[in-house]
Amino acid sequence: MTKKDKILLAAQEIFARCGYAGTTMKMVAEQAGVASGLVFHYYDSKENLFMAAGSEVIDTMIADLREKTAGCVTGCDALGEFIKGYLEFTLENKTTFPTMIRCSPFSDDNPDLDRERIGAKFRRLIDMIEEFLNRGIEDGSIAEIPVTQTAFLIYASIVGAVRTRFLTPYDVPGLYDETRRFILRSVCA
Amino acid sequence: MTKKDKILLAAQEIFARCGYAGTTMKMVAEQAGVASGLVFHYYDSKENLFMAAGSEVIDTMIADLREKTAGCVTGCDALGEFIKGYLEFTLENKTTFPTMIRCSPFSDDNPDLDRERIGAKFRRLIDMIEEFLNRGIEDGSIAEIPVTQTAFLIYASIVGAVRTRFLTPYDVPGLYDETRRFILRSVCA
Amino acid sequence: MTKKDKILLAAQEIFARCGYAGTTMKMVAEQAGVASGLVFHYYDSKENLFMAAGSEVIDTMIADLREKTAGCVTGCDALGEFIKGYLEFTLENKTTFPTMIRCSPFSDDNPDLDRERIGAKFRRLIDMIEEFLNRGIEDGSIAEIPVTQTAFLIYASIVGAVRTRFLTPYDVPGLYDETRRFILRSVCA
Amino acid sequence: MTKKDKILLAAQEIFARCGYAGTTMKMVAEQAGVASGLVFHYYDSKENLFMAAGSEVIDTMIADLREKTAGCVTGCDALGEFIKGYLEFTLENKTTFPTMIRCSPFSDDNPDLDRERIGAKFRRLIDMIEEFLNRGIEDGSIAEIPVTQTAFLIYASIVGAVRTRFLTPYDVPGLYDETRRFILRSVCA
DNA sequence: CATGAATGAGTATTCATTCAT
DNA sequence: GATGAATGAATACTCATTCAT
Repeated sequence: MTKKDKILLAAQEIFARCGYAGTTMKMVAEQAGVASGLVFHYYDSKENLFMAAGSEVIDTMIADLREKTAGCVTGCDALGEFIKGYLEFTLENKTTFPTMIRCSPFSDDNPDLDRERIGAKFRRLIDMIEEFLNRGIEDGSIAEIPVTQTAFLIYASIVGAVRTRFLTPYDVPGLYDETRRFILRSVCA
Repeated sequence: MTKKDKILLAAQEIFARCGYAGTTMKMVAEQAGVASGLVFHYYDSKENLFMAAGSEVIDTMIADLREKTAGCVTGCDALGEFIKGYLEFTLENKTTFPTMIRCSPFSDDNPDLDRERIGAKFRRLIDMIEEFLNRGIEDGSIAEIPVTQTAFLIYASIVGAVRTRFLTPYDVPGLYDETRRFILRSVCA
Repeated sequence: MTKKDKILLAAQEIFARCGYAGTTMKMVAEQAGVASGLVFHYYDSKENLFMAAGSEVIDTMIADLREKTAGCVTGCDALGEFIKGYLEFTLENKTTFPTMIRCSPFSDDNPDLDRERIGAKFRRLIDMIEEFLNRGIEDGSIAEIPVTQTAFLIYASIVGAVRTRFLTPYDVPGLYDETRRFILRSVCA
Repeated sequence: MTKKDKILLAAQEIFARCGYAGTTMKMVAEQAGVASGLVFHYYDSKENLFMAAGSEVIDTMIADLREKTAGCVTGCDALGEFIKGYLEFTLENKTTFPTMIRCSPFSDDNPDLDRERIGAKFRRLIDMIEEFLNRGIEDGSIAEIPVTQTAFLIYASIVGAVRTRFLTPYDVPGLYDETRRFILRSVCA
């Protein structure tokens, strides 16, 4: 693992734990075991490091979800796998995933951040959902519903569930399993 | 309007627009038209001011929702009114409502903030949903579903929809209307 | 003497001794005996403090020179008094005067500084020389020479002599006295 | 052109444009098209590079002026050629000459720099003027004036004119031509 | 109650310099 | 000779908080 990679990983963990404002470049450097100057050498600025850290997580997730939903036959199946895969991913990346929450367009962390760029990446996740909905309407596994709004609402539900789990003090056992059922009940034929 | 009230309103607007970290006490003082010392005189610290600003919004909302759902007969009706009322409230308080987003337990703004206190208040909103679900299961307007998890998921969906609307660069016309349908489809008998 | 004034005086002394880049805001604060934050409270930024420090010196000098040249009859007399007064002023303000050198448009200290604003103030000194030259040409005490260029050259000579004295390691006794003679010999009828 | 020479030339251009403090070793390396380490390999430190860059300019200038004044008969002629040659040199080396301004003993750029060494070189320029004055007094082309002080004042005038031209926002057409006349009028018999 | 002067710890960022390859 | 990764001290600037008036 190069020092550059160590810095990115450290950033993902610290941003995940402390948020954008709560993270200092010194914390990242220390966690990565490098001099603070090296962080700037590779990533120029705090904002840029944040974006790089978030982008890497989301790229990994998108690749993961493409793979997991590749073999599904019906649109409803694919949607179910998508939801399952998304939630699984958050659990498999407990320490770094919250960085993706924080740099997502749904975040309230830093209103000044440039969300256009990262917003485009997130849009690809919602496009996947739309695609599954369309396929499901054609193959009869999904009811006739407005596709775009529903895609956003499905993603909104997932986001809400993930936030409940990761950020909230509430302990709700079985929340993730129920999330899939909650959504599918609403859209499947 | 007393100076104390002016400060609270200013805080709600600035926190809403700039986030916790992005807000300075000087900004609040200027917006309220008072000296910065007075902000501390009344609210002791930034964190405390933030909590006071958020609490006031949520108290107002809870009172509003109690009233709006008071006359509903079935559990499903009450739930529908709750969702509608919640979303309406966000639109009627565009400039101050984001402060509630930011100080909610679902926020990723500042992980160090003490959300226990305000978390309890938010719990009352979820309890309302649980209450409607139970009532609906009894009166037959709601399907047999796990009440607690579903209450959290309904709230998660609402939170997700509100975030899409308030924080996201995406423009999704009809999202709010569809939110109610999306949820009711999933839980009503 | 208010703390604000103490900061300005400290700035004039430190900028004079250490130059723009060699001066730190901490040095100024310490010399003034105040907390570093107060320097920013009153003067916003290093560049702004530098301009304020320089402006105060030049304003004082201009007022001083107006007074000293007020009673002169011929243009040649006034010019001689101007040169004498200018050079005297540098000696009477040994510790602060170099700040004016450094923030003058003739300075090579900081190429990024906004010289337009301060350039306008220095122009008033050159305008005074032009005025004396014109008066002298009329009253016959000054030869027929191109006024603008000569005014700039007279000021250039003064600047060069002052730099020799204040910045250079060379020790040239009698340089200041000879400066007046050198210039007057060139322009007086 | 060796890489060592490329670095020196790059340094002369960047120091000329950005000043000592405003220049970074990275800027020099980039302009020269070499790795930053190589700059240190050849020139050890920033201060040393600055001195080397300045020395090279002044050596070139001195050689140039010796040649240009070689054939002059009277002291006054030689002085006139010196002034003309000096000013011409600044125009023929517009992009690199300001480095000489900045590392001259007349500079206000960085008071901490060791200007003793380079001060000695500049002294040779003033010695040339003295030599011409002495010759002129002997051959009757120059008036009886104190030689040392006048030599310094002539150089001061030239420095002042050059600064006006290179650093100042003022546009004074014909300034350089008038400079020679201004000086010669003062000293020639 | 109200002001705003004053404090000082904290932060992102820069940059000369070193050194292993 | 030549590279550029790596270091860490230094600096301008911010801001919550205190307190005399």
